[in-house]
Amino acid sequence: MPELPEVETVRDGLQRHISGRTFADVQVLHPRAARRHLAGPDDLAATLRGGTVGDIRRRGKYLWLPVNDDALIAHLGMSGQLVVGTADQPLTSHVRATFSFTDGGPDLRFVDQRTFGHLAFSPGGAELPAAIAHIAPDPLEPGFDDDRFVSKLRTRRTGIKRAILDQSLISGVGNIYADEALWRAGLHWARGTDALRRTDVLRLLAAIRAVFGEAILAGGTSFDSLYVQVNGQSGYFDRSLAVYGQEGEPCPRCGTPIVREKFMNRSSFRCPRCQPRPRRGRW
DNA sequence: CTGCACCCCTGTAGGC
DNA sequence: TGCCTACAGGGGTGCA
Repeated sequence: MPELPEVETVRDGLQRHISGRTFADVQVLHPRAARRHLAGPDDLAATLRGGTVGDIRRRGKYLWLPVNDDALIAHLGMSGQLVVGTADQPLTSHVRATFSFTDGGPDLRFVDQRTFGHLAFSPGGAELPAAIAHIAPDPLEPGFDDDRFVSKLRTRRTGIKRAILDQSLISGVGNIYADEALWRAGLHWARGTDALRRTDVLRLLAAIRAVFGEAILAGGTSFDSLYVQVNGQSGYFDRSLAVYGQEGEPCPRCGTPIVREKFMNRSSFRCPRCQPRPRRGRW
């Protein structure tokens, strides 16, 4: 999925295409899409009909559409898309929910091949849905407190990559941007959080923000058709990836071939020279 | 608190 | 051409 830059790209698209409009018909076509809405898919659809969408919000990888004082939460999981379509465009094979609007304009479709994404309704959740209260602020939010992050991080006894993937500590970072930010900061993924210096953590935070910012400008990273913007277009940040997916390619900084390693049951990429293995790491 | 195994799914790539 | 495995950008839960 979609990590923060991709979700932000979708948020921006929804803001331009959906905000201010009123739901007419809502259809939840696949029950898994509403599995976190305990009252069920039909209740979710019925609750949304007639609601007017406010300014689209995001925290980390979660999106929400304020609907009056309430909110429609959307998480894209690994393969979710929110795309705008017109009535003459046939539904593709993995459409899980459709939304039409009272103005008769373009509709909204929730598409999700692997069904790890979900939709849910959060009563009173317009400002911050209760269902995502456990998600920490993301580093692009004004409310993100750098000092608080540094101190929380250093009380952990784990490796730095594991820590930045923990959405309750800092949100929005997934496997791709974790690797890119660690490379920019020159940190190995196993560096122990309790042994990191404050300057290391601040350098990493700056790297996360920089890579997020560049990726947002590029419209996100798309390896394939699974991730697209609301208009169906792909982002092009994949061309700027320094290490992720670059096994055997030269490090853009020193030329050393990038290595791929198994970590947390997935792949990690790093430069063995810029990001040397620590003597006493944690993983 | 932390790690870890496992679950939810589908599709694709690569080896045989 | 199959068949099989590994793997893919997430996150929640339950257990040790």
